[in-house]
Amino acid sequence: MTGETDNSINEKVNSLLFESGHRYSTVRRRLVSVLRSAGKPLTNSQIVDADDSLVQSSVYRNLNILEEAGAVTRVVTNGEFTRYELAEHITEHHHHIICTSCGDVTDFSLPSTVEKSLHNSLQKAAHKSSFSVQNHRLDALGTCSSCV
Amino acid sequence: MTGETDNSINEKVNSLLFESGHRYSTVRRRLVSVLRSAGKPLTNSQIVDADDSLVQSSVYRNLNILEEAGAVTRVVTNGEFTRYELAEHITEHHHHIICTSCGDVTDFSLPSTVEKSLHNSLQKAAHKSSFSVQNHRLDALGTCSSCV
DNA sequence: CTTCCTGCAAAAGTTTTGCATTAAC
DNA sequence: GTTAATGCAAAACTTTTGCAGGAAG
Repeated sequence: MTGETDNSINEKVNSLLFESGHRYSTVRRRLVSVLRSAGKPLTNSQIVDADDSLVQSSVYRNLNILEEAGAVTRVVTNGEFTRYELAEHITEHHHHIICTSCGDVTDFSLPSTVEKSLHNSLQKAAHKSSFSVQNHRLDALGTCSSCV
Repeated sequence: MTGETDNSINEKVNSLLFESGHRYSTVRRRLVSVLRSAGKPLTNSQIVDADDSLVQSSVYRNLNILEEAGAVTRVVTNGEFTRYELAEHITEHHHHIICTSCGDVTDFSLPSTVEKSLHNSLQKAAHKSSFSVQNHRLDALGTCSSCV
């Protein structure tokens, strides 16, 4: 899915947690492993379903810690549930196709030329509103093949 | 804010509600009026604050009905609360700058050239994943001038 | 051992719903 | 008059938190 190996991901997450004063515990390793192999943003209950040893409240708690450490990113869709994925500096910059029917999410990337003109336009637009833009979020909304 | 008059907005909302078997009641008119004059997406409590005659549960209920009718759109940010705004075909296509600190949202637009190349790239990317894309959502994430 | 982490259960916060009353047509 | 909409209170659901026991270094 990405060029990153499990080892290099674990090393990065370990550093990030250490820098923020946390341990890379067994539960956190399992969490990262589930997100890594899913390759798309998951809800809390999808994570628990994917690994029965995980407990709902611990997943919520550790996703928050991993987010603060910069290892995972909160992804909001149109649905009721918040989803999480590995942070982009651990994987790579990408966008989401969101199914407005079932809420499922798939990753995709844009040509770098489009990314660049987008970035430039955003800087200009933000400047007008005296916002400082850190990054952007682009989602395609539609219907997935199972929901047609 | 847009070229639309209050009258033309009300006519459109009235049609949309009528087509979906609902009435354009007083509460719904007030709701539309609050969203119209805000010119940016509002949370349920921001709406209630803006018009004391409105009641929390009725606002939730009517926002859902207006959304089903296609008159308003649900806007998800990084914050806890769902926000709503008038649908784009009632106002105009635009994007959001979201303050990751306070959650506030401001509208902005992109040059149509950028919009077009974006649209084309999305179609291509979606095609690969056998998704049918209806529209897109582009948000700039950053810090607003009050939160610096 | 000392500190952090986990799991369970209970709480908090947002959104939805049931029902009797009121408004719209 | 008949049907739909409203307000209140209670419920449902997602997410957070307190605390006692367990794991990690």
